Amino acid sequence: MKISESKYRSCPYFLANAVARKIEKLATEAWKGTDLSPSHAYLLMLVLEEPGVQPGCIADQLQLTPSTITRLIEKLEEKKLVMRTTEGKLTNVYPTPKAKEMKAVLKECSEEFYGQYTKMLGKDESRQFMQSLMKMADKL
Amino acid sequence: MKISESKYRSCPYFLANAVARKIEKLATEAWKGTDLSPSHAYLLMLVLEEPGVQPGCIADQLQLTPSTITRLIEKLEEKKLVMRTTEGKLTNVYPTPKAKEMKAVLKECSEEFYGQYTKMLGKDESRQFMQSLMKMADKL
DNA sequence: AAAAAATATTTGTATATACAACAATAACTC
DNA sequence: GAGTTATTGTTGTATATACAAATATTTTTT
Repeated sequence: MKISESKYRSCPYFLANAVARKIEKLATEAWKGTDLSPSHAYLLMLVLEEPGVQPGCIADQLQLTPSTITRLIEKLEEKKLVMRTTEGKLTNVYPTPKAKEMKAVLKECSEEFYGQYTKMLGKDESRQFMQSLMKMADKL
Repeated sequence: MKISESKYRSCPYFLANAVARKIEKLATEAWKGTDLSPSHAYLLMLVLEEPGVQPGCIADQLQLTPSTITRLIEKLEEKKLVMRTTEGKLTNVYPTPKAKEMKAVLKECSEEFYGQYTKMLGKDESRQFMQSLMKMADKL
């Protein structure tokens, strides 16, 4: 059933969730080859771009709570993709050599994802949707 | 941090999730008085409007998977708000008297939610965002 | 300098959701 | 009509995420 045929079509609650889940699926597909979920992949990309970045900063940038970041980092540590060092109350997160080797693949996945997203929505609309989402994220 | 200041501002993955989570919060707040999560509340409203509706149909309308619907119904059954009857492979879900008494309150919460949503985004933009979300949900 | 407040991170616990496998029934085909 | 396929719903299990409380450290206040 297309969502537009549902009685709940005009409910922002289900719409927002449905859209998020569909994008999640698209992203999961794109990053499949890396054996990382999109969240883990983005966190890793962030750490690769800013080695030593702190969990709190990651939380801000990815719009997730600190506790979620801790959990994501734990999993990446298990996979030997990041390392934590703690001094005082601050923690720094660094990519391992293994992670650095993945840089190119991660970028490809990222492009695959954007490509799919743009393809499905159309060039103009995909940009417009992004704008809408950005405005919503800021205003809510 | 506003999401627009993040390096990942232009990533539909995080934007869509961030928007969904913010709307989730808004909705949770609106339905607080009922002791139901927004998903449970919507399911209950649907059952009140279409007594005897089948789980598969609920799944379609709320854009959730059948297994999730089963879990939501289980919880509503525990709270004595719905009842299931099974004949053959089909199941019907009915509201209990207790649920019927809640009808008015549920409607109030629903209006509270839309009100807040519209207030935060502005009248015109909130409608426009809905349109965007609907288009996205259908195209993705 | 001691006490209080603020900050950064982690841990314990709970929730919503999904997927895959299963079970039960109905429909179809030959 | 017996065997196969499709439909409907549930269960077992896994995941991402959040909140609240705990911990550890730094900063501020008095």
